Order: sequence, then structure tokens, then C-alpha cells
Amino acid sequence: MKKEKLPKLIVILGPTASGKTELAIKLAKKFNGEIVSADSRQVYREMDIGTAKPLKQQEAKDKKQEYIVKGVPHYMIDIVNPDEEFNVAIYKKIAIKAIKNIQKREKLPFLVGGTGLYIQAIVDNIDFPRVPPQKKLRKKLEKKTKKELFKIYRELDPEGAKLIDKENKRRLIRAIEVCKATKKSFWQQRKKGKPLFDVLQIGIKLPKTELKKRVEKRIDKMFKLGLEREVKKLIKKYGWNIPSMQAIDYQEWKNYFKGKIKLEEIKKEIKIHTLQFSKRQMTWFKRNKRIHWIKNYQKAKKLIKKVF
RNA sequence: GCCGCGGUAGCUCAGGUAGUAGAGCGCGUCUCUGAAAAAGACGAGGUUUCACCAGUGCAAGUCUGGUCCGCGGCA
Repeated sequence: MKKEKLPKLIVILGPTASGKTELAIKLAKKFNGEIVSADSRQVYREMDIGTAKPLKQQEAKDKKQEYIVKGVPHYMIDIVNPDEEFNVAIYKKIAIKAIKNIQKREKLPFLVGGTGLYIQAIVDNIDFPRVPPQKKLRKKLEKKTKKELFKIYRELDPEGAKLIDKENKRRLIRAIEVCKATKKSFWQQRKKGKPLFDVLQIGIKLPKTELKKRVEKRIDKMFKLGLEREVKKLIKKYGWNIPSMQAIDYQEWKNYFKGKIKLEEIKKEIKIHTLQFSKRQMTWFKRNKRIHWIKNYQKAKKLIKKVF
């Protein structure tokens, strides 16, 4: 059995505020690597404080627009405007290009982030049905009830209808969208491609109490750095009706600017949302049995040396 | 000191005419294929228990009396 050798890729993942960025930079320096971010929010320009972007070395006034942190180049950060459409499929396409580019230059790519779906899209080479979101259709379907949507979907894809989450409108709508555009079953089009890379997945695991401390510290810092100012600027420019503003650290301010709640309550709310989010992330990661869970840099270093 | 209101799930509170305690939030578990920091599902919590004590009822968060605590007003 002759299988061709795939180029190597190291994934660093973990819940929010677990210290991925710091760890990844250290490892990248050690192994002559470059970083590809796997974060669904850091792709947006102008959203810096709330998404906890790593601090750039210098303002990108030069034409190359490189995002360099402590000497390590980062990709997939600041690549679209907050009001531009962005999603997994777009992410996958650009990120793979970035990874291949790093490999071409004989450097080791590190895929670093907490967006499980984005990471999986790369690692498992998920083959998304080539059906871009159709706004008009979605708007029309959104007006219907869950029951009505389910009926429509069952007509189009009886097999998938048995398995889909009937209560989730968003999923039903996408399933219908794909069926209508392709004239085929949505469920049967959910495919993984052949792996593109030889992947080592490393996860950072922290005790719950410590993660909580880190989350709280990070949020306090965001407030000090001027999160309020950043949010104000964004809503003035774009308003609330863009997907990127649904992110934690941003969505919570809606009531504040309406004068409904106090600053301290926003902070409390953000902390709760962030902690809840980190748990959802762990739920996602937990079922991925290929992740090697580690506690610190030394362990990660050893692991990389051993496996590659 | 007097008057009024309140003391029910971790928190905020619902609980006509008494009949074996509910909601929202939080918490826990999970799902996830072009919005994923999104969208959704399920579940555990009230020391035999509704601040405490006594009483009337077959039966009392639910009625009566008292005690203790909190809040507001008068003094």
C-alpha cells in the first residue's frame, strides 16, 4: 500500500482564554513555524479588543499587510470587513491556500484557534455542498414555522428528514436551500474528502476554576483597553444587523446603549456568556478522539518531536 | 416605637375561592457539514419542603395568632 506522504500540519486548539496564542507563538518560534488562525471572529477587521486578537508588531502601513506577532507571521486575521459575508466554506478555501503556502516555503504551519467547525473543515477536509447562502430564499423560509419547514424538507429529502434536528430552523433552512439548488439529498452530500495534511492535533486543557479565572481576567482587561469605545465605533459605522456583531463581547452592549442596563451588568453578562461558550467549545472538541490533550509548553514540544 | 409590605429552587419572582409546588435566568449533559463567539435539544435542583412556632381543618405556601429577619413610611 503506497500512500503518498502528506505535508505536516500542527493544530493547536482549546477553549477561549486557554492560552492558545501564547503557546502557539512559542512553538512556532521553536519549530520554524507560521500561524494560521482558526477563529471565526478574528477574521474581521476593526474588531480587535473584543476578539482578543494577538497584538500586531506594527501597524500595517506597508503594502504587504502582513500580520506579524513577536516575529511570527499570522494568517486569517483581518481579512474581511465586519459587514462582509464570511463563513466556513470561504474560510476553508483561503486557509488551505495559506497553509500550503507556508509549506511551500519549507516552514511548519500551525493551525491555531477555538472555532471547532473551522478546524474540522481543514483537518477532515469537509466537502461542503457548493451552495452559497441565498438570502432571498432564506428570508422567505424564515417566515415559516418549524413544522412547515420540516414538511418541505421531508418532501425534498425523506432520508435526511429522519435525522435532522426538527427544532432547529436554521438547519432546516440550509438543508432545504441545498436540496433546492442541487436537486439532491442534502444529507447525502455531507461528505469528508481525502485528508490533505498529516495532522497532529494538540488541545489545551485547563481545570475549570483556572479557566474561569483566566476568562474573568481577560474580560476585565478588555474593558480597560476600551471595549466600549470599540463597540461604539462599530455600531456607528455598521449598525447591529450584521452577523459579526452577534459575537460575545459585542452583542451584550445593545441593551446598554438603549440605557437599559449598567456597565457592571454588561461585564457580568459577558463573563457568563464567555464561560458558557468555552463549555460549548469543549463539548465540540471532546468527541474528537484524535486530540492530544496537554497542559503546558514542555508537553507540547515533546509531543511534536515524538510524532514528527 | 407605630403603620405598611415582604421572607417559596443558586438568583429574580408566580402560586383565584386551602387538596400532594411553578416560570425565567443560572447550572449540568448533548447536537452540529456555507451565520458556528451562531443555531438548537435534553436534564438535575425545593433537607417528607414554602423563615420559625402554635392553632383551626380530612387536608395549610395558601386561613388564624405569635416569634424572628429584611425593606419602605411615620415618629
